[in-house]
Amino acid sequence: MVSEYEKTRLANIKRNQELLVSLGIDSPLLEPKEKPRKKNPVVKKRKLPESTLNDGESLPPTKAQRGEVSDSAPASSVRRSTRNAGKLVDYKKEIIKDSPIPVAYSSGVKTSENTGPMGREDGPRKYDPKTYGSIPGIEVGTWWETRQGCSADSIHAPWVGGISGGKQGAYSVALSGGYDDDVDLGYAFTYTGSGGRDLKGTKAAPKNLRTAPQSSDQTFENTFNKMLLRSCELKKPVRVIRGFKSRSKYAPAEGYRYDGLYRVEKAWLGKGNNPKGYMVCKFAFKRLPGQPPLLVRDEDEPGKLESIDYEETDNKIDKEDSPPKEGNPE
DNA sequence: GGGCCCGCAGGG
DNA sequence: CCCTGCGGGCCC
Repeated sequence: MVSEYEKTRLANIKRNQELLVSLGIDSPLLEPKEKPRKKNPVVKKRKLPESTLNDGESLPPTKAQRGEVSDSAPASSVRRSTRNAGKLVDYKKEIIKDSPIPVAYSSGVKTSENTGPMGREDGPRKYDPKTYGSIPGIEVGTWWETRQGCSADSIHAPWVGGISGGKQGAYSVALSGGYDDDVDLGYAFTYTGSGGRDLKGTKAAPKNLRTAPQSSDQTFENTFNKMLLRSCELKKPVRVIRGFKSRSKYAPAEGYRYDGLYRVEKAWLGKGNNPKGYMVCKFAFKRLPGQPPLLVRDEDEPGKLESIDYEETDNKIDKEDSPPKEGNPE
């Protein structure tokens, strides 16, 4: 028998998908023009800048990721984290040299010479991440090994948090598959807000976590959810990165990739995918037109990337303005 | 692989 | 100075 959790998950996925369709986000106009089968895939070849990610030569062995730990092996040659769980290609050896993926110039590792507030490896950040829209010099499709790198290049500032923003809405979000009822169609996706997790524990049993399972309802009072709501109202562009933990075929197998600008088309409250059905804030995003095509993993050859070009739609979605409905799946 | 715990960036 | 958070390294 199917678990309750699974039932909710499937119901939510169905609902989220229907929502995207109802918003016109999954319209036929968003179907691939033509599958770029094998022949001459339209990918940008781009050579990695010399200075980048080469066996950590730019990373002083004295200062590794955490304090004084690990001078035994440079982080770039030994990989232990689950980040590589689904990895089918060695990015460093196979892909980077001849890659469709622009690899960021910052490896995002702080050094002793770089203790400044902006955190870039070779100096302060060039641009303020607290801006709406694109960051000069960072192309769509740029890839980093860690969130730290995204932060250093101003694409998505927080090292952990999924949402970054200010008074006029979110600057950026990270898709990392933290909520498995979210739907990712590439050019559109649903996203779940923040909050409702028990990060601190109780006085008796204190915790100090960065993420945790859902244990209460989310609300739009939450700072981050409020930001995304604001984005929806003001239609500001939001930078989107996809991470390896997302199970979507539009997500990179490893690391994090900047996939360009999206807009929040709708915000609503719905039942979450958690066992107890705690409410979560949901958001529907749509990619802005006029950007480079997304990369997608080939389902037959999962290690391989193709870029898919889509027809662009006008954003007809501005059929004013059905207020967010209470979510009630089922 | 799971659990733990931590630094860090940002907003208020 | 308080809080949060879709990381990530490390130890088991």
